[in-house]
Amino acid sequence: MNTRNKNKTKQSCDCTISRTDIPPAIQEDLDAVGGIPGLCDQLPPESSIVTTSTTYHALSDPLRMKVLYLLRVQPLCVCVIKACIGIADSKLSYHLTILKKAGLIEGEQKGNWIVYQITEKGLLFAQENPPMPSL
Amino acid sequence: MNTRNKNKTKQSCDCTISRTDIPPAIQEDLDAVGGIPGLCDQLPPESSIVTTSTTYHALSDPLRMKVLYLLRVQPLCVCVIKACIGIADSKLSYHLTILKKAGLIEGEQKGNWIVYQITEKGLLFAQENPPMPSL
DNA sequence: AAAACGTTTCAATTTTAATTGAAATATTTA
DNA sequence: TAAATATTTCAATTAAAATTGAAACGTTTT
Repeated sequence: MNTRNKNKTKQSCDCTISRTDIPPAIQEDLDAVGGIPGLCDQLPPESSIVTTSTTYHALSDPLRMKVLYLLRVQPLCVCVIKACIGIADSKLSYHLTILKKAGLIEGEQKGNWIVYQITEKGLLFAQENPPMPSL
Repeated sequence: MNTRNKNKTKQSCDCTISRTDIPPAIQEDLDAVGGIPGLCDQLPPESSIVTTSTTYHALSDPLRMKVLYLLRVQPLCVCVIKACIGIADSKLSYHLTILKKAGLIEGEQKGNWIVYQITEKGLLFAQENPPMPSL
């Protein structure tokens, strides 16, 4: 059994590269860190990487960022968000769902309306000079 | 001439909504902030929103996050990154370009290789518990 | 219970992003 | 200068995300 990899929580890589193929300065640093396998061991677990990039994806659309900035001001029903941004209902709903799934906003039914508010996580990304979050 | 909108740096919205159409609690907050136009004035300028979401887009792919995490450890030539991640040259190059354009990494030719390193901006996003950046 | 309202869902389409493999470029070595 | 190596660029394809308009859903009002 491969003892080096037992109980690993980080992902490792099985790839190798011949020692003469890379610049000496980089090779030195690489040796210090345990070569390519040691370097790969420094990657966060795949699941965490996926979570992180999913959050960033939700933030990667200007429209969605606008919604987040609006909800930073106060909770809002969909119709007000729509009035500010000026897009079709179904389009807005689509983007709200993406923000919601990423945990950046949450919605609550209040009578005839659904009122959305920003979450704590969302707030971290809705700063104009954002002071960044743990995802 | 419209005096309200002269010299504006934030974007504003010209949409209105009839006063009775939204939940009272929200209406109150909305009044306090200057109604829908006042709310819209709180949006950052469009250009800043686009810059922000472009950065997030660069971060929205697991592959690109991996590259960023690797470069957090030390500067690397493309071949080592490739050895860790295990994808085709041209694919890696495509993703490196996106990270570079977003200002998260930079590359320098060193002899036969191109050595990439993470930028200060990139470093802010490559924390496992990221302490967030101003974009 | 029917009509009206705010919002979401769905299927179809359009747009954008990612992947692929071959060819091109630039640097070094022979 | 030719061959070899590392990386990028390009055109074509595939895959994913966004948009659209119509229909459905749940709540409130009449």
